[in-house]
Amino acid sequence: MVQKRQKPPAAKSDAVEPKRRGRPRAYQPEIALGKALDLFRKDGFAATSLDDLSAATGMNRPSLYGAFGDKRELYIKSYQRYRADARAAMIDIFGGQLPIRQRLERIYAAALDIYLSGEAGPRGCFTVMTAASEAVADPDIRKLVLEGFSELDKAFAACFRLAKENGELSPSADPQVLALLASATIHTIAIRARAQVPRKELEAIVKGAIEVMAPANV
Amino acid sequence: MVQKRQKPPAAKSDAVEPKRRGRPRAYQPEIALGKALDLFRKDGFAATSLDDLSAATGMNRPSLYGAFGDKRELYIKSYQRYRADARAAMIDIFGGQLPIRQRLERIYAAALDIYLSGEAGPRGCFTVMTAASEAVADPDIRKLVLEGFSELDKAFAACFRLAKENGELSPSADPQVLALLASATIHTIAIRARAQVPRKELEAIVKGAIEVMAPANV
DNA sequence: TGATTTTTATACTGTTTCGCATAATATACA
DNA sequence: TGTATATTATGCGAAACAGTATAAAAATCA
Repeated sequence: MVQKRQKPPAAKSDAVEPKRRGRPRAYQPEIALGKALDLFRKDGFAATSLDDLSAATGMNRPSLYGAFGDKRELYIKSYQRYRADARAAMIDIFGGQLPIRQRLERIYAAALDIYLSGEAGPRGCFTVMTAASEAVADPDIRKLVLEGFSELDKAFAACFRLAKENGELSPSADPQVLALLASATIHTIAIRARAQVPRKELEAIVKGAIEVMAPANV
Repeated sequence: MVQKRQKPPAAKSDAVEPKRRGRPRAYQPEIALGKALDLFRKDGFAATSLDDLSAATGMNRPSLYGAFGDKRELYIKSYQRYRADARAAMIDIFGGQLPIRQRLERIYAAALDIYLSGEAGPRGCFTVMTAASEAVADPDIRKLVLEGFSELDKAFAACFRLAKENGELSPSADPQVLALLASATIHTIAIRARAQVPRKELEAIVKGAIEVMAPANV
């Protein structure tokens, strides 16, 4: 069988642009999605209009629809992007081999970086914000949020299990229970951050929580 | 000086209707405010329209404005009503003399009752929801929310201080730190409740947290 | 009974909202 | 060079929105 046209072997490299057919896009989807995420994090779903999103992304509305679907789909994609970003920022710390106390310190420091960033006030944790708002009435979004909670709970549990095996925790310590307390600490600093509690205070909360979860004197 | 008209001595009793002058109100302010609070707790500020509020309260829009001011003022009054209700539900337990573990159990049970109520899905903690949304951009609302956090932190701290004095806690226990962990536990169950985590799971979180904060064996 | 007062009921205004229809534009392909 | 394709740009349209103006209704007071 004769090949009419040779399809150039798709290079695995990300940088390769596959030469699309019509008028080229005036936007970069990843960047635009990041801008949409910023807006949703700042104002929430209901208070963010498509005009706001259009202005922030530099895409006009038809382009937004073409690229991401309607407002709800864009919200969901923004949330998934947030999760991917947060995971990327955390995975090295969770997967590393630091002593439990240092590891917790690093985790909470990274979390505070995420929650306190934002030019127009601290943006908090998008999972928590979404749980409080859209997750109530929207089953698909709720499922994602529950996944988010579970992912964090499990990551903390793995940390505490490992620490217990290493003799860093009391033999009576329950990794599962400690993991839920660690998540609770995440949630409380996320919420307080959103209400503009200063970083110093949040760090004090973290410090106290670590002292209870993983006391210094074995 | 001659009194033109004698003003009847205002009876102290609440039940006394002071015989108002014009057309009588067709609504009861306290009941209407409760309905507004229900709506705001369900959908949040931005997603609740004045039409919704008008339908829920049975008041038409001009009456709503006359009684409570604009939407923002109504939200603030609803939030203050929520705080008053929550305080009323908790004050006896916080002020009582139960052993610390039983006291914590009662507090969290009462909190779960508040967070899980609601016909159209669990309504969560209005302080947490408001912190996540309106508190960011509105200084007045933010102040109220910070008050709410502080009030709970202090109430927990008083509990743990008393328990320590009674020898119910380890001498090394820090009531302040434990109070913040107790608040964190409140926050995590409030958020998870909103995402429809079942009561059993939330109760398990509470149980584990109590075990860490106030261990059974002194 | 008639005037005053207070609330309710209706409807209006101007703005904002979401989603889409249509036309212009810029590229690849033949 | 002309055609097909994919995107952008403009703007329409119906609905929802917050807030208010105006008139009707229901009470007290004289």
